Amino acid sequence: MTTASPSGGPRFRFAPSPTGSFHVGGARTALHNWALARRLGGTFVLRIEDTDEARNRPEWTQGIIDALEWIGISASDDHFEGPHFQSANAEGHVAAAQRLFESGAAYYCDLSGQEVQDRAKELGITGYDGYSRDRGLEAAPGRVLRFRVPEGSTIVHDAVRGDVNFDNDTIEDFVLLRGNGSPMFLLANVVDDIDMAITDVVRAEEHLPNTPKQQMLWQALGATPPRWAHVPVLVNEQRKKLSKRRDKVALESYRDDGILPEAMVNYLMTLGWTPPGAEEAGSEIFSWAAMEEAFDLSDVTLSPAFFDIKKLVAFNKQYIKNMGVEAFVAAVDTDLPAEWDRSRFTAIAPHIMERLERLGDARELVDFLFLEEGADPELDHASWDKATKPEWAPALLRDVTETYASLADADWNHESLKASMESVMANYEVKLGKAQALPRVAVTGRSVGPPLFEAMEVLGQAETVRRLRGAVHRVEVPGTPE
RNA sequence: GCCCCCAUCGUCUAGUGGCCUAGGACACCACCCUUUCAAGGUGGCGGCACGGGUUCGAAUCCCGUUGGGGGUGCCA
Repeated sequence: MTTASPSGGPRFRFAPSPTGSFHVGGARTALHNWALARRLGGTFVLRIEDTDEARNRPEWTQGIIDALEWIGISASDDHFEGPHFQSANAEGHVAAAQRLFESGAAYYCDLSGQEVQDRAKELGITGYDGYSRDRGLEAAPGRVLRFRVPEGSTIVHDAVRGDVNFDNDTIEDFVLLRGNGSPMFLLANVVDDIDMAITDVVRAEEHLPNTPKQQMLWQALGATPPRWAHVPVLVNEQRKKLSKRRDKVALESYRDDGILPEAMVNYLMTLGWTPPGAEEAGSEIFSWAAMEEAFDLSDVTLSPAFFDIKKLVAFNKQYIKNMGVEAFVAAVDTDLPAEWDRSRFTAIAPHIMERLERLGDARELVDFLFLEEGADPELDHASWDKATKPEWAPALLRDVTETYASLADADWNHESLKASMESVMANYEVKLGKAQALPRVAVTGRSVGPPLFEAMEVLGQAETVRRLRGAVHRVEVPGTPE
């Protein structure tokens, strides 16, 4: 197994257990580890914690790698190492346990879970009381190996929270090997970290209570414990830890919703951390390069942060607006029907980019431009009723229609379309905002959408005029089916 | 129950004893701009959980209370 970074830099690790989806909280700690590994010239080790065989599937691993790739943690980057699999080191885990037993740091116990509970109840305590500590039991089926927690106290030096002191009296002699001989997570985790020469463990705060146990294990195994860092958990609106059951936590689901990875990364990184000097910037939008350079564990906030989708979407909107037409068209491509004319879409793209919260919203905003020959857009009746209401509206519509119909080919562009509209509306003494309302509904079917003249330019004269004439007919002949 | 962590606008945060009349961002509201909707501009609303100390001076330090969170498995 690998033991050091080629560069000799610090070794971080990200150790997810493979389950169906990739948790946004996991994404955040992965990002923290990644930023640090790269900035410090170290290594990001990916280790799949696949010990719990019952709930694992091989394809989950690929899911993790894909998700990491999506947020910019590339397996082909020099700072990336792995994936390693915890299951591959099962022998090492057991061997370590054996060493612990031989050195007296661990001992066997034949009490069942139920018996431990009964004893605790009888003694009026909680947990395991150390019943078998000095009974000198040997290994045997059904017996668990427990760690002999030493006297005293354990201080965890944490890079985000400072020193945390645990009184060893409050830590029971925890299980290392199950009755069937298989290693527990805590043991496997530590053994792997030691074997992989991990120097820095950066993970979510929920692991903090486990840390003194792990630190004792490192020491009992003759290794120097890593630097620890526990970042606060992400919570939902009820301030509870984000849970798979109740909350939308799958990174993939945000990707499918049309959240840009850059927006997700920016949001996740600035959740509980602000780059120094950010206030002067007046914005919370930062490039990965800037965040990677500035990220430091000592600047991470101490309290749990609410994962606010509204703010995520706000970030996303910013990123879509600024992404560049070409990249935008490429990004939405898979959301668009295959038969849509891409060059036509590219023409309207600049006008919709600053109106989108999510990539997926693009389609319905411009669908009226991609109907079959001679088909009318679906009409929003409320908008139609409202737009036809003013007395001058039908007449203005008729005039605009005929003006547009008589426009020369060369003049079919948004400037002259606007100018023509303006000269017509002057006769009715209405402003452009109102004048464009009915033509808009006539052409797009709705009252909101991309800028009208630009849209009509893209739609083309023949189709635009056809739709306008249809609308003229509809207002003039009451009862015409819409 | 026990252990551990935490506590600034609705949310994410800046703030490490005087620059704080507490700053920014998101959200919300108003106005301006405007080709609808957006975007953009300007302004507004809104917070140091509470009580004691320490100090000339406390959002910042200490203690307590309250509140929230995490953990407490032969899960990971």
